[in-house]
Amino acid sequence: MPVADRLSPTSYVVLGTIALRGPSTSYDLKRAVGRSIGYFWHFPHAQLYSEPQRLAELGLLAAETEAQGRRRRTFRLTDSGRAELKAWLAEPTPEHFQMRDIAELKLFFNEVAEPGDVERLAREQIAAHRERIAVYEDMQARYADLDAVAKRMITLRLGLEMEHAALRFWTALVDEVS
Amino acid sequence: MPVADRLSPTSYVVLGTIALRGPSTSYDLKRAVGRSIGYFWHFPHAQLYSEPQRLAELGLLAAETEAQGRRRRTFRLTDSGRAELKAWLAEPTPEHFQMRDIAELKLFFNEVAEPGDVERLAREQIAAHRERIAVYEDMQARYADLDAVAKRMITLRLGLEMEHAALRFWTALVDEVS
DNA sequence: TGTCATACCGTCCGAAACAGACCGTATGCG
DNA sequence: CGCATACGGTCTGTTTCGGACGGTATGACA
Repeated sequence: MPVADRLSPTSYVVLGTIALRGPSTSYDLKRAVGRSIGYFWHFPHAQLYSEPQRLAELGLLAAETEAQGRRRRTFRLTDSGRAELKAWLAEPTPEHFQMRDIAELKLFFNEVAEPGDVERLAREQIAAHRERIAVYEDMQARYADLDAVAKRMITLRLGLEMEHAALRFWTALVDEVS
Repeated sequence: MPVADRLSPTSYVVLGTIALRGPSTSYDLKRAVGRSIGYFWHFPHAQLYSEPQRLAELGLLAAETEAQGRRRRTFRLTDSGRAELKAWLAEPTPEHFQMRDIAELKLFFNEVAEPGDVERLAREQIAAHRERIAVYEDMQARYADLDAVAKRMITLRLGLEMEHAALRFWTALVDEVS
């Protein structure tokens, strides 16, 4: 079985992050992911401890145990790790967009569950809309912070785009209904 | 432990769908979900067989076994099931927007991994962009179908919105880079 | 100087979710 | 009749998920 078959998106997040930031401990990864990809894609941190191990066994990472103090391992990319990452980046992406948004789920059931009750529906929409705005403003606040640090983080920009799109959508829907 | 603590988003998908469509078998759910929420939120169908069971044990659904033919169970909402659903719909939504998009992950690592290599980056972007368009057109095609059947499915419209937003984003990025 | 609080760093575990192989049963059709 | 295809459902092994838990530095403050 080729190595690539044993790799998940999480694996590539680890490989990619180490490629970006150089040799890292699991804790480094945890923080790095939390400040970048974590904004739109949640990883339980436990995975960032187990996954590098797995990747090391597959020969894609090399572990160096630091002698001093706490036992912690620094992982760096091996050549085959880098090759694997490059191959993945080069190949076309068959998977397709997925998102999970609880607020939307609620809206969906609200909308169709009681189609006659327009009054109530409108109120629900508006509430959802308000929430969206809050989320979005919260995100913008975080942006201001981050902008100072890393100007062109496309990940975050896309996230913001998506929030905007969702916001516009809810707004239009509220107008339509009210 | 309150019942609500034992419920996941999947649970509410089941409850909500049954609320919408009336008493349903697991297979009904499978089809209904496939044609609505499934477009942007993937559920392995096996869950739509096990989850109603669990909900029945929690007293939120009632199961009726049909005597004739294949053994299949029809589930309907109990009063407490409906109450639970309503409570969930009414409460504010703390969770926050999440999405998983492999293409974006790739872009992210490409962008930052080799910041000097603009030429190559541009090519990668454009390829990603092309792919986006394909995905989006595919989605539009499906829409045309669906529109005839269910005109105002906000779920699908939002999905389309999101695809548009992503598309615009990649396009802008390509322009910026080239 | 002790002790307390608060990061920091990491492990572990039970419960879900996940992917998808697999398996019967109808139904149509050449 | 023989075959293909859709229908309806089960089962299993693996990952992921959340989050509780437990140590260890560090600094603040009495």
